[in-house]
Amino acid sequence: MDWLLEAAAQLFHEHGYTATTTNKVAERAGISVGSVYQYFPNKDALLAALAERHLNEAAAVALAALGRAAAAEASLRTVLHELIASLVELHAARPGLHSLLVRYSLAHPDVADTVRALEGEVAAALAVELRRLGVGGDRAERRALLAVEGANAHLHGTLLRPPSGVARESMVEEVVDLWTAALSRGRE
Amino acid sequence: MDWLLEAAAQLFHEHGYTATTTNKVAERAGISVGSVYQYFPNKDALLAALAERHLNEAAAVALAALGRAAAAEASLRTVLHELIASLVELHAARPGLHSLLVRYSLAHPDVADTVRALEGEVAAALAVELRRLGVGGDRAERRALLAVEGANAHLHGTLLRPPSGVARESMVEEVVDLWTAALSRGRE
DNA sequence: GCCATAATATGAGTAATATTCAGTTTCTGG
DNA sequence: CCAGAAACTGAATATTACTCATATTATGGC
Repeated sequence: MDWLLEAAAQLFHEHGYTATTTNKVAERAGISVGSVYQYFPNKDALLAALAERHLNEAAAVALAALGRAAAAEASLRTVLHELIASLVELHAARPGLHSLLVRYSLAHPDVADTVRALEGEVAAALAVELRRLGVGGDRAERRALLAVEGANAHLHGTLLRPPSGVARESMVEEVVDLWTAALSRGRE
Repeated sequence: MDWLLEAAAQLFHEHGYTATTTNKVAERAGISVGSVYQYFPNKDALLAALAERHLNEAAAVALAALGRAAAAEASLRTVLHELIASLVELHAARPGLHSLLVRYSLAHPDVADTVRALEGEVAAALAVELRRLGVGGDRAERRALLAVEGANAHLHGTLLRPPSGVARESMVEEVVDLWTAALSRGRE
């Protein structure tokens, strides 16, 4: 059903969610409306599936980045740079769509649960790195969770639409600096 | 038209946006559907107006908090605590509705512009405080903007729904600690 | 190959609901 | 008291998510 989700993604990206009719999705996918409803119970489910797909992809990218950094025994700054830069790269493709999906995540209870679960996973992996680097103390978990949540906002906000006159790359550096400082506390 | 927006807000909060019909809004407000459309061009505009109202309120609360902190020549930690605690208080009232509105903000271009403008205003006021405290160096503006963006995510995420077993008040402390550390860099 | 049965696809039709507008009531000030 | 403006009304219309009776295609046993 990936082709069907892809058709929906294109239209949501081009015209927004409400302006996209289920008939248009069917047409773009080259099937009939009836068939769309064979795969997904309703229009909302298309968005939910798309959101879940994106979230899983993002989590996988994040965990892979953390894995690489861990293997290289990288510094905190490098860990965070690897993490953030790889997510920026993933999102640069279709920023509007990704923002739509993230936004939707907050709305749909099921998807919200997925978000929490995946943010938790990534935060847990980040906490392991913090411990390895002797940072964060006994609250490494909470701090990692706040970092994942906050950096995610930066990702979908300032990093995808940098203030005019500022290069994205320089914003990435700024964000990495910020989180390095925020997490460096508690090096006892 | 505040009574009309209030009726819409109640129903959006109780049943969600799509499940709320324009006829129900009219009924709750004690007028006819036709009259609703005299005040707002379409259903979407109700949500947009509600979002703008909430955003303006939040920005006002934030600026007032910063004003108080400035008058008291408070420390960075106190400035941030004042700021975050006052926004948490504002949001604790109807968290579901506020999340709905924030979500919508990202979708509707006009509202998104308002978000950027207001975030910019609050960030500018925060940057003034950072300068007063000799913090942030020549990038005080950018750092303030990232702080506003990130703390906003914490506000609507972890702070409104703390991890199970963690009191909201203790999460507020954690978030304040985090941003204090993040912004303390560059005390040259 | 041929048939029976299952699986999948179709798209006009139905239901729900956002929006309109011709007619009505209420206000305003002269 | 009245003419005209302004605001209100809700049945009628338009849009669109969703259904389902019918048709097409796939499968496997002989």
